Amino acid sequence: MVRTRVAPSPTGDPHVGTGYMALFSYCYAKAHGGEFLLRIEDTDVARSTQQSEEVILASLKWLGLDWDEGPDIGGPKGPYRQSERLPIYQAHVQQLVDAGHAFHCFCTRERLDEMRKQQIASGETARYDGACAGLSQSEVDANLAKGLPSVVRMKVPETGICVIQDRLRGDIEIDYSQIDMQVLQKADGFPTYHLAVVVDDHLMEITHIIRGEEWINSAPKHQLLYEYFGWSMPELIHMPLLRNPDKSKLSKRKNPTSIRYYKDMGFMPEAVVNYLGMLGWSLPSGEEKFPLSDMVANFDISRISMGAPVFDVEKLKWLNGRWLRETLDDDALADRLVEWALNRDKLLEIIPLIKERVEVFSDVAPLAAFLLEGLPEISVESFAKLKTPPETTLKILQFSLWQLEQVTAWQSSDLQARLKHLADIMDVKIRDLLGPLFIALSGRPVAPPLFDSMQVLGPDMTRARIRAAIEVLGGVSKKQTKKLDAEYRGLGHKK
RNA sequence: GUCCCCUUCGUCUAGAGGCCUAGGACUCCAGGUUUUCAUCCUGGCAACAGGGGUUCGACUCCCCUAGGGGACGCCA
Repeated sequence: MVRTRVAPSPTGDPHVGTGYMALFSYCYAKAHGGEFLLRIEDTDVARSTQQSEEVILASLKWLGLDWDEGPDIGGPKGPYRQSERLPIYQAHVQQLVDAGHAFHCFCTRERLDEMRKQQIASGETARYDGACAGLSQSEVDANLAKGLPSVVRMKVPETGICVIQDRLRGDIEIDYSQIDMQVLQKADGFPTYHLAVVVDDHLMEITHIIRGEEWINSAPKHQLLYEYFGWSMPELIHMPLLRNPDKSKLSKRKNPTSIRYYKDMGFMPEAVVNYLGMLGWSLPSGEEKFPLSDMVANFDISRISMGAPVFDVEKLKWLNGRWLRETLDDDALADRLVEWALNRDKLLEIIPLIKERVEVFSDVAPLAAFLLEGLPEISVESFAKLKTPPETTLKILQFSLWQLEQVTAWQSSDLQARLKHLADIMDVKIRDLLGPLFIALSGRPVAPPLFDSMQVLGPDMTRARIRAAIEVLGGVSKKQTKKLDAEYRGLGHKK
């Protein structure tokens, strides 16, 4: 029985890259009559949120990638949320320590930072130097008794070559000297990804791991753990990474990466999933428009091309246009539009914002238009009337964006508090701070109250519009970003 | 810096040694249909990174170089 999984970390927006890996995992399983499961990798306590998990699940469902087992529906191999499996990991870590495959490490972060700096400076691969690997049992016991904070690291052979087999790339050889003595259990008792993924994939009987190319370098660690435990290794399939138009790894700075953004923009899920399938894979017939069911029916892993594809929104738009025109009759399109935004619930969100400004019904459309738009058409001139000088305008937009990226609840009142705080620490009037945002978000000189509008627009659309505005104003270079970032951090400390 | 992966039009891709005068799609340009726009139709621009091999024959196989990307966290 083929079993695949997608294992997102609930630490942010539902990323299209997650959808991409989920799609290929789904297709592989279904094409072999197997099962596809969803596991939540929330071992990073500080960054994982319930909110994020919910949005990720909803987004994958929106794409039509249904799982057979998962945290929401359960299954025979649960729980499917790693934070609920702690005793399992701790027992396995103990097993490795007892067998001498892992050891306690008491090194401080300062020492580790210093060590890595020196290694990189002298041209070596940065990795743990093994200081604590040689500690005697009595020393370890003494340290533990004293309550010194510690982690558990895996042992790695000092010499030799590790060969990992990738279904798409064949054998990949990595020298053991390149592999770090990875931390398996953090000081807080939680496992790291590397330990949890191996234990869970085995216990959940995953047969094929489909994941991004970024994981190739840590595959030897995983393979080693499988060997230590005496388990057989699932087949590895490393997919190419999605990229920005400038060829770097797809990132929200340069491209909308949240699945929710595409939903809010009014893309059809069929088109989005079709487009993801078209990146790196093709139907033998060459037909570019295909439903998920056709992809499953024709799925052949050897048809995956390994060059990392650029995520091209233009082509996605074209594809969506085809889906809309060719598969929706007028009746179905009407249903879709209602489902998307033209519904009573949405109207009830919008009406409070515009009611006082409306005299006749026909005033509604122009007033509310910006709440249903994609990216408003703005130019440098749009910002010309502001009191703030251009440089400050740009700074306000960038700082606001950073501030808004921290917001998880996305309520009007929270947004207001955030931006008020920003205005305070920047020492500018709130109305001057809001000016640039007003234009970025509405594209108009007048519009309903900003915070309420932001709430209606939602986090993805709000951030996308601010990013677009920053681009319109010439963008922020890497160098500028660094400078602004320093200034931004400085602000926080003054107050 | 060290290691790993990748490399066909600007972009997504077809191509499993002769079928390649390298095909399709997006974008762009030109023309047609359309009261406008869009759709639709027709046509056009545009690529095998470079150099060595192997072979009767390389886009396809091997090596080197270059370029791009990724990894090097008590993040995943």
